[in-house]
Amino acid sequence: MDASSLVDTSLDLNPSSDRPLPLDTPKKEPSENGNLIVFGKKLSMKEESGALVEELNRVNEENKKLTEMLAAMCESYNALQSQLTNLMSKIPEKELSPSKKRKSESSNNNNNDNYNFGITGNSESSSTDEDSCKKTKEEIIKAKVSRVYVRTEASDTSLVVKDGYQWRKYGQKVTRDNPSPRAYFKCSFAPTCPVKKKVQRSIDDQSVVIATYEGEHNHLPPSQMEPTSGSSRRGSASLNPSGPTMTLDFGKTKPSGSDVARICSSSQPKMDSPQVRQYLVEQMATSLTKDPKFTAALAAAISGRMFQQSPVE
DNA sequence: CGGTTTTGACCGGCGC
DNA sequence: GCGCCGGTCAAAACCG
Repeated sequence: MDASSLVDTSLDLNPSSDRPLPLDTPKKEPSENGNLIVFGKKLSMKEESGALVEELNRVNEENKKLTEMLAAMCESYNALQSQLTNLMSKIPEKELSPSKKRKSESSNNNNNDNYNFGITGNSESSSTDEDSCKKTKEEIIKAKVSRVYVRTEASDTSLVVKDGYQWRKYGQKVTRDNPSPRAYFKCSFAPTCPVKKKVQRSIDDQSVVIATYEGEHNHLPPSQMEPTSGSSRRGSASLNPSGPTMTLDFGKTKPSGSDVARICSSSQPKMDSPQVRQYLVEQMATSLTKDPKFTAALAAAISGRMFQQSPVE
């Protein structure tokens, strides 16, 4: 609920705290640094190549572990997804009537502590079955709503939430309950794609953008984040295998002081508390993800992996 | 020149 | 019925 969720949801790269993570081997770090430093000095070729081989082995090992992690992630993702579809099929389509627009919206943001990643899908199911029978079922199914909170630069006035899909803006409105304008987007990747998206700044935190997705894409994602040019706009990136969008927020490289305060004050202000450690890891991860080369390589690795492992189904 | 964004007009639902 | 409000349309402007 607190710092841990902030870290977990923002990026899966970091070693999660509850699993004994093979990757987390701090003892090896000094030796690595040592290698690098020694590397600068004059060394005999033998020593140098030995160090390199050792390094290579270590990296290989790490790679293997990362692969395992990824496999585990994929597995749990698949499990989760099947669970979700299971659940969805169980619930008769009385999820939420599309015409229930007035009120709600921003009034019940239920002050999430971490804005990084909040999906509020298929909110309350309150209407009676008779009501839902009136409406055409397809319409109701179409109205799958998921809400995504994305942190962006406060100065960034463009309501652009990069989620891998291609959107065409078709309108903008200033709504009553929020002075910042709301932008309306349609998925323009496929002409028949019914998905729409509304994007609006949060009323109580201008650095947070709320993106509301309606419907499901009836096409595949454009591509797995092509590695060309590394010019994916800063702000956010996402993995979107299918279905409702997940948005990861890499936007803030340096968490504002309040973030640190939140983390530190959550329970133990000690320097080596797990929260701080996680925070550090997060920082490292975010700085890594800032590097376009790294993200491109990671994307390539992940997509390759996913295609390798996908035959489950 | 084709696709996207902007922006005022328009439409339909809802409350009074 | 009327006015308010959110959502959408579409013409013009903009951009690569």
